[in-house]
Amino acid sequence: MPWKGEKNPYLVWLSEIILQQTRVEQGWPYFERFREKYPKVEDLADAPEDEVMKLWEGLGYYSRARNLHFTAKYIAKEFKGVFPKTYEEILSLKGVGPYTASAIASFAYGLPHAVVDGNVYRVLSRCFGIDTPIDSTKGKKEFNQLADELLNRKKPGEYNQAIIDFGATHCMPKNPMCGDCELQAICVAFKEGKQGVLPVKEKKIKKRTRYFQYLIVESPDGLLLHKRVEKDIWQNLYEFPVQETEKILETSELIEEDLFLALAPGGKELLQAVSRPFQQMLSHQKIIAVFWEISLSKTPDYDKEKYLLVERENLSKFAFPKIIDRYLQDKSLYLKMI
DNA sequence: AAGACGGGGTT
DNA sequence: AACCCAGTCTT
Repeated sequence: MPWKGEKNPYLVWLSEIILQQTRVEQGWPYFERFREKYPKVEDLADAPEDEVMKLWEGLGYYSRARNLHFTAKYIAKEFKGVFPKTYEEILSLKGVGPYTASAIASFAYGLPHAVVDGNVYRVLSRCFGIDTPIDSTKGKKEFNQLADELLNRKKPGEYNQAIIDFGATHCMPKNPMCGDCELQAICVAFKEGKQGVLPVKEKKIKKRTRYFQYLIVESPDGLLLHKRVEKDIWQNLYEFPVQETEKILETSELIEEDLFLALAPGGKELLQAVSRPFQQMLSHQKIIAVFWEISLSKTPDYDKEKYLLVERENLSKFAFPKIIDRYLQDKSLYLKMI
């Protein structure tokens, strides 16, 4: 990894936040861009939030970016830019949980705290043949205690790095490399052929489907955007004016919707084109979005609290959810005249 | 204790 | 389509 052996707590923190629930290959370029743009925690603290969100655009789990920015400001102000040095203080930072606190404490300061992430759960459950569900309170306790017992207290950072690397490159979820494994002789899962069932997870998530009707309201002055501030997905990202519906709509149904009535009082003749349905899977939701293009000769009377008027060439300055980014990327290919 | 929160790669 | 990823926060 590019940051292996990194001792700068700010950079360790930054990389660990980026890598939460994120593969190294996906997070790496983001880490490089953040490190380049914000070399020190004060640089991040001084940045406008929209800029941070834009840099995070496409990485997902956007609360990480909001908490990252919040914590940078907190460290800059309350700690004069000096990263806290005790496990308890690190753990108290917003966006930093047990895993990240242990990672920072051990990598940056050599403190004896064992990391327990997805890799560690996998390695330990297989090696010791533990079938306690890793997403249960009992399982978390059990694995944390075991990890703590196993930790090399002389070199906690190296130990933590090693077990994570081993899980990521050798003891993988599917088709682990058991034939070429140092732990074959002691691995319970190998002995009993349980690699495929360990680790055990008990909860499975169910997805709900949501339908978003996006209105691309364009006038000579620009087009309307909305910042998602409500407690929902994509908080603090931007989007077009949206109406959520129970299903995919026909044109005749769209023009009856409140949002359309409010922003396109001229009626359906203003409708220029409609996109194909775009689809995106989130961790708990399936999103289906349709984009309706509305062309106005004059900007409508819109709610200034809710929407902002943006010129077309400034669109790229805003951070959008992936599904909107995809629409913007190939919109010319999919728009259909009405 | 359970649910919510993104996006992408692998199988 | 299901699973998983260098997890955390809210309810």
